[in-house]
Amino acid sequence: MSDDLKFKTFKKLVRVSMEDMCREYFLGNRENIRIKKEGVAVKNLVKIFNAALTISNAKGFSAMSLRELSAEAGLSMGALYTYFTSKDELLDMIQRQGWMIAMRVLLDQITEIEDLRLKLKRAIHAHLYLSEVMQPWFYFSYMETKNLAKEERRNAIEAELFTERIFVEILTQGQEKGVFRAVDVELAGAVLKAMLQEWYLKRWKYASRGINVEKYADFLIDLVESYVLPR
Amino acid sequence: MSDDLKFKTFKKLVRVSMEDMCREYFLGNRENIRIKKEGVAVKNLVKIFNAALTISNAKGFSAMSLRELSAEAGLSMGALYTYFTSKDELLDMIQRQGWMIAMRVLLDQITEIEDLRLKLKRAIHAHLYLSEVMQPWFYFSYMETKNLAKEERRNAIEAELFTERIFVEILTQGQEKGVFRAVDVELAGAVLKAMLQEWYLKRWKYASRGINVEKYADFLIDLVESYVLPR
DNA sequence: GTCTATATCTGGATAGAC
DNA sequence: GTCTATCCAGATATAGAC
Repeated sequence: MSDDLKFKTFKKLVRVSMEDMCREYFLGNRENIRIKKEGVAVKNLVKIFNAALTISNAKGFSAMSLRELSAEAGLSMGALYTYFTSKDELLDMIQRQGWMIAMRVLLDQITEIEDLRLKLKRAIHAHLYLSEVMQPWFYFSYMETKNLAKEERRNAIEAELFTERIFVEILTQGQEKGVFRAVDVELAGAVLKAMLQEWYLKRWKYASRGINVEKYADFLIDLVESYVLPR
Repeated sequence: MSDDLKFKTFKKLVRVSMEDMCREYFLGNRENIRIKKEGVAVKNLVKIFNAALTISNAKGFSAMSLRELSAEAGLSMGALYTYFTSKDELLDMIQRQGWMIAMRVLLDQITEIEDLRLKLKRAIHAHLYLSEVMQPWFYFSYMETKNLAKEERRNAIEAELFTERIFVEILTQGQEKGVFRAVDVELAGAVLKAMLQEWYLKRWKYASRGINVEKYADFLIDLVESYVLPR
């Protein structure tokens, strides 16, 4: 179908490279970072985030020592601590920055679409493509939620429910307009979310089977539509 | 449908209480445990496993200190070390014991069923009910895989693929007999697995919405059948 | 801004009394 | 079989030189 969002198009459309994300983080958190030169700060933030995501996603954040992080990032312990004041703060930084950008892109992709069948498809595509581009961030967010402090943890749970609600609302509106048939939208939204998460949680599985993100998207849309479209 | 396996029936059928599991562990690992009296050993293993699962599932295994574990279990550090020789061994113990029992029960529930539509339903029911009864074990296994040593890690990945294959085989055989229509069985098995895992990974969500395991099972079976049954 | 060196503490593990 | 006391490796965090 020509209306479908292609992965290539999506990648050109959104700018979510590690450098973009770190620059945005720096500009939004200048007051908390002791380093004042943008060029230096962004360059090092890229190293730090990359290293932290790599190590954490391999063995877990709390099993990652700051010595390890410092070695992987190519910065001394002292230098690390000019970018954050504690290991826990680093955890929050990664979570918050990832979440912020993901939400902005996702909402941006689906607003102003009127046709609800199209909107559902677009939301699925956008979610999958985004989690493909930002896989380490999504994986990290999912796995390290339990290590957050109480306050931040509540935010993370809110985040999970927020994206789920996007899908539930599309389904509900579609039902009202007769585009979709009557199904339990809460459950449908919940398991759809689970299948979207599957993509970034088990990437190794699909990589080894040669299934790329577009193929997964096609399958998912086929499955969901075969359930929600009127018979 | 009268053929459907009910949760109540299932619970009576299988014996997977914490005590059962600990006794089985003790009997199978006598040589590695310094405590020789069955009664004492089982009583303490129950305390240890319960405490370890509770703390780990709240904050992660590597964030759990053995002092914390000793406090929660009501045993001294010294006593703990008569049941395992290192923290990593404790991790393996929990993983292996959980996996062993789960596999036995799951396979037991589906062998000797000929009708493939029924077999698919039974496998979904059995998986969900089992993960309901053994929720802490399933959650732990999922979340702590990355903390395992290389060898044990390979086993865990094998485990994930093994259960997935059960579903893929049912779907394949069903296709050959014309019970199911032609769909991508690998992908279908993979996302079905994801939706089964959803149940024990996000229990808090469904608990707060008043959705019990039978309702979730009904929904899932409806969704899957509407996709795989011939139109 | 970045590094090295170090203070301070916590965690896993064990020895030996009971 | 269980506990207390302790060892020591390795962790976070910081001070101060450059």
